[in-house]
Amino acid sequence: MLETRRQIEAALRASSVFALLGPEELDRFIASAMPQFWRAGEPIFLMGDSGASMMLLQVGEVRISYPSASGRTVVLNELKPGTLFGEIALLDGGERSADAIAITNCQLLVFERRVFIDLLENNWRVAEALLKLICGRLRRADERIGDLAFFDLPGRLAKELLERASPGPSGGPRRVSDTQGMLAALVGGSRETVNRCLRNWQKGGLITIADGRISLLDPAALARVIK
Amino acid sequence: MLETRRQIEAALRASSVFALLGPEELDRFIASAMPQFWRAGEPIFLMGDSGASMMLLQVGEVRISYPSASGRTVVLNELKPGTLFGEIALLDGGERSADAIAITNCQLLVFERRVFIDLLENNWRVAEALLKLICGRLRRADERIGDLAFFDLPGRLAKELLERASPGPSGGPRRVSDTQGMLAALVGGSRETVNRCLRNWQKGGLITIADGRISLLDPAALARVIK
DNA sequence: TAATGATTGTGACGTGCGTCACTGCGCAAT
DNA sequence: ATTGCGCAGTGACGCACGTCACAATCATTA
Repeated sequence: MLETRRQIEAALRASSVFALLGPEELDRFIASAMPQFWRAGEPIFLMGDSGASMMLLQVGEVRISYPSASGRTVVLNELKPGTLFGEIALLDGGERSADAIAITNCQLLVFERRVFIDLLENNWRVAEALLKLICGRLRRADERIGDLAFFDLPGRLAKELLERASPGPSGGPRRVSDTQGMLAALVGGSRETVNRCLRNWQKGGLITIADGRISLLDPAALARVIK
Repeated sequence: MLETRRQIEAALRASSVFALLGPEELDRFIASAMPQFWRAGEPIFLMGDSGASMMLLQVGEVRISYPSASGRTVVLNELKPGTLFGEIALLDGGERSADAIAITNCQLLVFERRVFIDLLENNWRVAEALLKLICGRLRRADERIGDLAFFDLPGRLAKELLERASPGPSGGPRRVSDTQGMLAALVGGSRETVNRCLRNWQKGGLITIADGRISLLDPAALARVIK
C-alpha cells in the first residue's frame, strides 16, 4: 500500500541511522522493514527471550526496563517515536537484555537479523551510524552507574527531572508528567521517598505539582541539589 | 624491527576483533598500529580529553574509572592484556568518557581514528566484531545499573568477588587479590564497610584472608548472599 | 633501625532511605 | 450510588552504611 510505504520512508529518514542513505539504498532498507502493531500494556519482548530482530518506534511510547529476580524493576529508558531499540540482541545474537513494553498503542518497524546484517555489510554509513548510536548508549549507561554510586536519591531525582523536562506549552516552565512511582523506578528509589522529596521542593518553591504534572520553577536551584 | 612485528601480529590475532582477518588484511591493520609504553601510575587518558584513538592492551594492567565532581571514583573495569579500550571516543568522535590509568607498566598498540575507520569501512568482519564487543559492554553496563539499584553492598561485593576470582595455583580455591579500597571503588561502597563485610564472611568460613589475598572457600554460600 | 606511608581492623555515631501501614482523592466500571 | 483501583500523601520505625577517628600491621627507603 502506497500510504504505508511513504510512512516507512518518512520514519527511516527521521532516524539518525538511516538519514543519509541514497534513494536506492533506502529502498532496500524499506523493503526489509515489517510494520507491526502492539496494544498498550503488551510486552514487545522480555529479558531472556531469544531475539533476532530490532525495531524502530514509529508511533507510541515504549518502556525499556530491567527486572530483578525479586520482582522489582529499574527503568532504563522511555522511548519516543523515532528511536531504534532491540539492536543489541540483533547484533550479537544473544538474548534480550531487558524488557520492552508498549505503554501506549504502538506502531513499529521490525527488522530481521539476516536481512538487516546483509544490508549493513554493504552500507558502511549505516553501520557507522549504528556504532555511534550504541556508543551513545554506552556513554549514558556509564554515566548512570556513576550517578547511582555518587549521588543520593534527591540528587538523582533532580537530575532526572532536569533531563526529562519538556518545555511547557506557550513558553511556560518545563514540565514532567510521569507518575511518582515511575520516577522512583527511574532513579532506583522508593515511591514514598520520591514523594517526600517532591513535596519538599514544592514547599521550597523549586517546583509545583498540579494535576499530575510537575513544573520546574527553578531549574538552577534544582541543579544545585545534585552534588 | 622484526621482533616487534611478530609481537603486534600475535596481539592482534589474540583479540576477538582482529582474530578472523586474512593475512593481507591483517598486514594493513598491523601497519596502522603504533606501539606505545606507559609507566605504572601514569594516566593514559582522562575523562573530557579529546581522543581520536583507541588502544589494545598488550602487556600490563589498565584501570578504567569514572570520576565524580567531588573527587570520588567508581571503577568501571580493570583490563587484562588482550583487551581493546578507548573505542567509544574513537568511533563517535566525542570526548573520553572515563579515565584510563596504567596500574603497572604497560605496552599498548594505539590506533588512530582516520586510519582505523578507513580500514573498518572495508572490513565488515572487523566492524561486526567491534559491534559485538560494544554490545557486550552495554550488556554489562546495564547489568551493573541493575546491581546498584537492587542489591545491597554485601550482595554487590559477593558478586564482584565471584566474578573476578581467578583459580588459585595448584587447584586451590579461587582467589582475589585486590586491595579492600579497590573493592570498595568497584562496588560503590566505603572501604570500611567492605572490610567489615569480608571479616564477617571470614568468621562464617566463606572466605579466608591471607597476606592481601582473599580465597573463596564457599562460593555457593557467597552466591546466596546476593538476593 | 628509625621513619614514613600504604593497607587493614574496629568502635562510635548519625542519617538517608526503605518498609509498613494507613488515609484521602479521583476516575471508571457496574 | 457504590464499589474498586491506581495514585498521592504522611507518620513511625529500623537498619544499612557512610563518616570520623583511631590503633595495628606491613613494606619501603633513608
